[in-house]
Parts: sequence; structure tokens; C-alpha cells
Amino acid sequence: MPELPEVETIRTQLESLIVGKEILSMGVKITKIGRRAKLLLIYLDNNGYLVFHLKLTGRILVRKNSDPKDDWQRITLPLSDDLELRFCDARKFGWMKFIKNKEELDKLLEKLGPEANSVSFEEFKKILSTSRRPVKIVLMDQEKISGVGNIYANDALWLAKINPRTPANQLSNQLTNQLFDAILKVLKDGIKYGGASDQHYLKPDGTRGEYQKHFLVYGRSGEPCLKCKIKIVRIVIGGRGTFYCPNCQK
DNA sequence: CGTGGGACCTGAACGC
DNA sequence: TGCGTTCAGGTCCCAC
Repeated sequence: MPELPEVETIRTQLESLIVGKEILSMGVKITKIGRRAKLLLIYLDNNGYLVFHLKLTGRILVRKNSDPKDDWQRITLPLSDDLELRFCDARKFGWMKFIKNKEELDKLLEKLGPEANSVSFEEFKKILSTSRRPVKIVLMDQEKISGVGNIYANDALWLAKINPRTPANQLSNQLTNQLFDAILKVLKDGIKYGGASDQHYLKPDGTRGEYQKHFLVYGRSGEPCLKCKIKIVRIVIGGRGTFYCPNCQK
């Protein structure tokens, strides 16, 4: 899915599109849009929340109610001003939950690790030092660090010149630093380009993100490394496609 | 503790 | 055209 930059892009757009609107079928108003890790939070004026996880193929679209149905439209929330919030999901892995109050929300979020784009370096270092698993697995473990998925994990590791199989606790201070900076950089670029519309992801206004045009290694197997021109290789780590340069990422 | 595999679902791309 | 295979921004659960 949608990783941190995609969900953050959705959050920002929804802020201008639907804050202040009423959800007609629920009789509540939307007061604020939030995000925690890869979860989108819609704050309601009855102290409740609508929480979405888009998994691999979820989309949240804001349309006029007279607009034609969207592909894979699963949930439709009628809004004031003739708008609709549509949750579309080809593979049906995504979900939406109504959460009654802050305590329930906290419970839902309690296991998530710190946000990948705001964790302190000291904490980041500590998290990596306590696991022998491949660093790529740790980066994608939402209970350790949250928000990073397969695209940005691959790109950050390439940028930091780290082999994705390296045990997390074996990274030198120097490499840990490089990785910390690389994660911030790729997430920031992801947000700057409005996310990666490689497959299903679209912004709420229906337009595509552009980060897929700036992939560093993700999805580039067989193509030349952007630094050394050696062919990018695809392997599988933890069941996920993993892309890296065998020359730059020893 | 850690890993590997399968499950959940659907659709696109590619090989024959 | 059609059929089979592989792959896909995620997470959960179970066996070893």
C-alpha cells in the first residue's frame, strides 16, 4: 500500500477537501484529518474517528455524487455539498473502522513504533542494535519503526549503500547514520512527489502521484544502477521482492 | 527469539 | 484467444 508518503499525501488533500463537511449517513462533521504510520484518521465531532488502512490497493477518493462510479468502489460516504468519500480497493485487504473514542484509538495504535520521519537518531540506533534480523525486515516492522514499506525501504537502503540482508545490529555508526538520513530523504521525496502511483494508489482528487518516476532501485531489476550502471538484482527477503545493487550495496 | 510459508483477494503482465 | 504462472505500496497466523 500506500506507505507513509502516500497516506500523508492523502491526509493533506483531504484536509482541504473534506474538513468541515458533514457525513450525511452518520450525522457527524469532520473536524480534522490525521495520520499514524500507514493509517489514515478522520476525526469526527462526536469524539469518534474513522480509521482506514489501505493495505496494497486501497484508494480514498473524493467525488461529486453525480460522478460515475469508480472501479472497485466498496464504501461510499455521502458528504454535504453533494460530495462523496469513496473507499475503493481491488484486492479487498484494506479496511475502515469506526472508533468510538480516544481510548479505543490509543488501543488500536499502541503497538506501532515511532514514526520513521520523526524518530530521533538515538532511538533509531537503539532499535536497530537490538535485532539480528536483516535490516530491511526491521525497517518494515511496524512495531519497531512505522511508516516504511517495501518501496521506501528498498530505496533508502540503496541510498545508504547498505545490503538489505545485513543484520540490523551489525551496522556501523557511520552506516546507521547514512541509513537514518536516507530514510528521511526518500520519505521526503515521496511526499514531495505526492506518493508512488506504481499500481493502484491515487490521490483523493483522482490524480496520480509521481514518485514512481523517481524510484532509485524499487522495481528496477535488470536496469542499470543509477550510480555504477551494474544491473539491479531482485531477491526475496521475508517473502518480499527486494531490489539492490550488488556493487554499491555490499 | 527468528524465519519461512501460506492465507487473505483480485488483476495485470507475460510466456507458450 | 486462452490458459498457466508470477507478481503486486501489507499484515496476520502457524509450524519449525
